[in-house]
Amino acid sequence: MTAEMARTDPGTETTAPPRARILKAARELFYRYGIHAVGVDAIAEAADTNKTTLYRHFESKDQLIAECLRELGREFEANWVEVERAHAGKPKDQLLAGLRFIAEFKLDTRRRGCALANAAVELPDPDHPARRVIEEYKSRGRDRIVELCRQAGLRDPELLADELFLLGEGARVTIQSIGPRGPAGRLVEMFQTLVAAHTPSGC
Amino acid sequence: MTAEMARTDPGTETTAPPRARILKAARELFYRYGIHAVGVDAIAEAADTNKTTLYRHFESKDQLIAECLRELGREFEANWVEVERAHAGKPKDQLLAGLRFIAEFKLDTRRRGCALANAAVELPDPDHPARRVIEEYKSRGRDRIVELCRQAGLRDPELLADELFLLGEGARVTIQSIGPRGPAGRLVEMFQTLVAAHTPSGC
DNA sequence: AGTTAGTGGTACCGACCGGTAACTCATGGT
DNA sequence: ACCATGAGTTACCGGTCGGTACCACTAACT
Repeated sequence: MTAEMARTDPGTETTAPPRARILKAARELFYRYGIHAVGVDAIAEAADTNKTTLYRHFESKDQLIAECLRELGREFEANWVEVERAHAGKPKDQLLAGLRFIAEFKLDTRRRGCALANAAVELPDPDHPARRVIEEYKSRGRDRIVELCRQAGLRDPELLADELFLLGEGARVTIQSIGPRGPAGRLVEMFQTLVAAHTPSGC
Repeated sequence: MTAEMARTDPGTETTAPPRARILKAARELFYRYGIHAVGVDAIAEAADTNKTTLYRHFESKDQLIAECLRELGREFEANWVEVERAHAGKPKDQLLAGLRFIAEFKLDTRRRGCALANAAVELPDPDHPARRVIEEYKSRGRDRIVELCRQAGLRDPELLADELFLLGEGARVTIQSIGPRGPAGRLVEMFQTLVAAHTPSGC
């Protein structure tokens, strides 16, 4: 019953379980080539398994897509709370560090922008299971910035947060058409000047 | 030889020529459902014609995609120069009117953001014929804003232009995940405050 | 030993994909 | 009357799509 939980010690993990391999492969391929451009056969092959096993863990490709985005959202949130914890008690530092984290993590790794936003483009159907995931995490990300701006005592916290949020989103999408040396390269600079412009005269 | 040019008088145009109908249908379907999600059969049917005629005018689906984006870019530029002409000689008014035009034209019509940016997401292959079109028009759009900021005598024209550009792009993509009542709703407001912040004390 | 669960392999399904061939029909210019 | 042009119709091609059926295998627990 609980015997499987004893398998959590690292070092024994020669190969990841198929479900994890499939998710990893799917995320990678979806991100690089686009969701519609990647077939389930390619995912299964990249995960060193086959379609049968894939469909034993995910009831459809659409559900697999949704699960990929859910996992991505969880990871992103985990990173974010870690950044917040590193600057506990100082909301402004939390905000700036979080923004820098966004600028680096999302822009530097690859040139394809935010996977959640990309998925939103490829999945216009409002009934698609992945859409709930996308909207949830994007809304949560925006709310978090609003709250941080408010806690930091900045003027016009909502407007500022929206500006910061839109700048980040714009950078992610601009990278794909103009490239990382375009406007997006100055993202951190923009963040800082914008926050400074909303900082009360006290400090 | 030049007889075909005499057919330009309006009123006789009962039905648009097939090529125009195909382009219109393709643009509509690509925008609504995504490029990969729309087949050539659907395009031909929506254009009240058939695949054979489609392939007489476009050598492949990829070329049709590229031509759609080219047409869209031309229309956008035409609208832009019209805005510029309406405020000739006053660069700052040109800039503000252009920004308002972007905010309205691109955000209000439908909820799917910028078609060029969406296409960039769906076509990661750098060799795709449509990528040249996308990068060209996006770069040109950004350069135009930079030039206008400079002509308007605003401080830090390049940085300001990049911020404005990113805000616009961010709004286009955010609409798809959070909706038009989210951050994007305040786009015009953001534009104005940002321009004001870069306006020299003279005015 | 026996059983059970989970994994892998192969073949297959119907549907649809982008793209083509062959043919008909309505023009319209000469 | 002629023929060239372009549009429409039907049928088809090979390939790939998401998804499934069936069977062989291995490991773990009893």
